Order: sequence, then C-alpha cells, then structure tokens
Amino acid sequence: MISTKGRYALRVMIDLAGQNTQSYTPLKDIAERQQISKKYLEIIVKELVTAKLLEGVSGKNGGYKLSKPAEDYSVGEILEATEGDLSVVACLSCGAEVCPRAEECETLPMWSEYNKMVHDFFYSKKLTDLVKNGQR
Amino acid sequence: MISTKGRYALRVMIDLAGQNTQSYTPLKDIAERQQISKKYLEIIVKELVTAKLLEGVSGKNGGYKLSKPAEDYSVGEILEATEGDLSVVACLSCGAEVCPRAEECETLPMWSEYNKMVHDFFYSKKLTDLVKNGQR
DNA sequence: CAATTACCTATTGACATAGTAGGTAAATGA
DNA sequence: TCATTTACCTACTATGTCAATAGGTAATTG
Repeated sequence: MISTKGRYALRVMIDLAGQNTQSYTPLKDIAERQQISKKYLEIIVKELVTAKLLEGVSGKNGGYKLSKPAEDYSVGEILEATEGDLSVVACLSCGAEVCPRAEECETLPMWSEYNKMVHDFFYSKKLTDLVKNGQR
Repeated sequence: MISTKGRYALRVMIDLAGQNTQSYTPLKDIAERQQISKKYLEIIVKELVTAKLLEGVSGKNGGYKLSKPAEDYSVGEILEATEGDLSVVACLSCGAEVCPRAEECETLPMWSEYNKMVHDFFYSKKLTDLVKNGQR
C-alpha cells in the first residue's frame, strides 16, 4: 500500500512541474494549493531534497524547484525517495538477509515476478504523464 | 508490501494442495513442514476458514483441508482473505469515503491503473501454478 | 474418559504512520 | 542594519499494525 507520504510527494512534484522552472516556489503556496498540512510537507520535501530531486533555497523569494527537467523524472524514483524501497515482500528488499528457504520456496518466483512488474510500472511512468492526465 | 500473514497463508494452501484431498491435515504437521509457529498459523488459518477457503474439523483425525479443488483457487482470493483488500492506495479501498478531490486529482488515474494491474496479476495466478513451480 | 485437535480471547513489544510543536539558520529588500 | 521571509532542524505524540505468545474451552475420536 502506497502511503500518504509517497502520494503527497508526487503531488508536490506535479505542482512544481506546473510552475516556472526558473524561480523558487515557497512550500506555503504548494501546501495551500494541494490542501496538505505545510508542517507535514516539510518532512516529505526534505527527503526529496536529500535525494537531489528538488533544490531548496532559504529567505525571501526562496522555496523549492525541480533540479532537472520535469520530463526526466520517473514516478518510481519519486516514490522510492519517500517510501523507501518499493519491494513488495521483505525477502526481496535491498538489505534483506538471504532467506535460507529461497531454493525450495514455492512462492519466491511469483514474488520476483510481481516485484519486477511493479518496478517496471513505476519507472516507465513519467512525471509529465501525470500532469497531462490531470489537465485533460 | 505483502505481509507474512498473506505469505504464510499462501504456503499453508500450497502445503494442503500437496496432501490427500479426502483426509484432514492437522495444523501441527503443516507448521512443522513449513517451519512456522503453529500458534501464529492458528490466527491465519482461522481467517481462511471464515473465508470458506478451508474446512476445519476438531478432534482426532481432524485438521484442515481445501474446500474445493486446488486448481480453482486464485492467489488473489487467498491474499484478500488474510491481508484484506488488495487496494494499493487508501482512496481505492472498498469502504473508503469518496475523495472530494477525485475529479481534479492528477494521480488517481495512475493509482487506478496500478490497482487493476495488481488485481489482475493475483487473480489470474492460480494456486496450482505455484505448486508446479516449486516442484520443478 | 483420555487424547487429540480446532477454536477462542487476551496481551505484548516493536515499529510505522501521520502528523504537531517550537525552534534555528540563511537570504532578501527596505 | 534589521525585520521579514523562507528553508531547515530536533523532538514529541497518538494511533494503529505486525508478528507473535499465552492460556484457555469446545468438539471429536478410539
């Protein structure tokens, strides 16, 4: 289940993709437009900055902007920055210890297949695909 | 993320699919074969019985058995019985209140598409598909 | 009637989720 | 220089879920 964190992150990115690409947009404006608590967004946006998906600047006329062209973002990278690993089962997570039953596990092949499907879905989906859908 | 509950449920079902279809298999045996705490399995199996996927009988020679032929089970129905709704975002869950932003939501179409993909994946996957994979 | 089995209620510790509260640091414009 | 605006930082909290464990009762059979 995708949590609000990842979903809000996506909405922030979509919002920023619709703004002027040169100037910085204050979080306050985004929070108002998206109807999301600004305080909570601070946490989320911070993670996006850490992941280098956004740039932030303090002070008057400061705010956030995309760190690359909107069409270069996949939904997958945005979700992973906030939700962490997109793995669908624990034993396929990045840092997971190797399961001793892996060889004989009857369900592992299905989980791998599912994992790949989910990964491919979100990485082939681009941020700009969403903006277009919304404007229709 | 699929939790242990759903994953264990699936392994119980696979285990039972490999047993005699007429007799009842005690949970103790399944727990030993699958290396899962019997106490924890009790909770899971109970939900499978409630969902009519399994039949249980008390007493000597009692235990559990499938309530229909193995090939008639989809992975989806087993997961939903234990994990609850397979919905990938809160606003697409069964009993969710209608989101007031649904009309203008730029992300909803993608979540719907994702939801359908996940649903189709698990409902087209059959219990017997897994057993075959494991025996290979 | 004793053994075996399912079935039932309650509790626990650890962790995640979805925030809130109240500050400090940096940049700008007057 | 200084007030304002903004990001950035640390800490806290309430609620809920996960993954079990504990200790019973009820049903069935030999």
